Amino acid sequence: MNNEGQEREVEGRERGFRAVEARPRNWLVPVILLSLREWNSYGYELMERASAFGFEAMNPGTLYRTLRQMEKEGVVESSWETSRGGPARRMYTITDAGRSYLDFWAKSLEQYQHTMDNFFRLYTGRPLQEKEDSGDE
Amino acid sequence: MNNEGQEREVEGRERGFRAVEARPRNWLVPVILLSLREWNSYGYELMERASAFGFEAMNPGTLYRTLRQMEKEGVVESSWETSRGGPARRMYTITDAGRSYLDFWAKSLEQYQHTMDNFFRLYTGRPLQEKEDSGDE
DNA sequence: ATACATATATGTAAAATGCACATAGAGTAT
DNA sequence: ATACTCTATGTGCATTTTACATATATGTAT
Repeated sequence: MNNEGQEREVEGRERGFRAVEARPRNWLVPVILLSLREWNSYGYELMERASAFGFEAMNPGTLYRTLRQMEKEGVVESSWETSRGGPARRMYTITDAGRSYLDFWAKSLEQYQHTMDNFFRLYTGRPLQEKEDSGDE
Repeated sequence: MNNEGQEREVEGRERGFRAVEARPRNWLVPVILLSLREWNSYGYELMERASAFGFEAMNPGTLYRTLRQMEKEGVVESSWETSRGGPARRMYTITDAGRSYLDFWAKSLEQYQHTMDNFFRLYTGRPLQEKEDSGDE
């Protein structure tokens, strides 16, 4: 039944390693902004869309709190939608500042992708190819 | 002297946005493990190598604390090196568990890269290509 | 009434991280 | 000698982020 000594699994979880969160902090922010750039939406719906971006068991609290924070920062705006049956929805719209912020995020993520490429190049045994990096901002 | 109205910069920083950290939490861990897989090293030296991986102004405290934590978790081992002049160095070696953990990290990062690819596909206007997943919406 | 799905929100604790500061050996200049 | 600097390792504290549990309210079905 149990294959003793057969701990061939390199999975890590089985070895008592801490779980790894390979997403950046506030990853939810660009995901929400991208969603809202496509069409206006509200928390409950955005939760489902976020699942497609690596938030498997999305916690409602985290999402709603993030949305309110984003509104404080002026990257989204909201208004209550009560015109239909059921509990009211807080409908969110992306602002111009939000679009800029999304662009800003995209640039950072792109740069991080290059860094990860370097990581994998070393990891798989190929040498690092440090570009001349003229774009020093 | 000051070009009024000329705020063409879409950089974000200038608009009062919060800075974006596009790296995952504990990103330092796989970076250290990868470095140690190449050759044994110590904190002060690892600090310089980490700079190449997006830790511009590496904080010593963060690095040393991370190293001690990693030793507690058994992914690295250390011993004092006092055979030379200057202050003693704590030399670090990667363990077998450390190699496994690095592999584990690599898998997670690879998966996150796919997620980011999806993000950029949407961001640049091309459709999402979800594996086979009959999208319910 | 009770249960359930929808919808939004807060309280608290843990974890990660930046920043400031502390300690100490060794070499060099005065 | 002692002062200064570079190397080298660490701790304390505050802030931010996040997970988890819990609270509230509306409408529909039974």
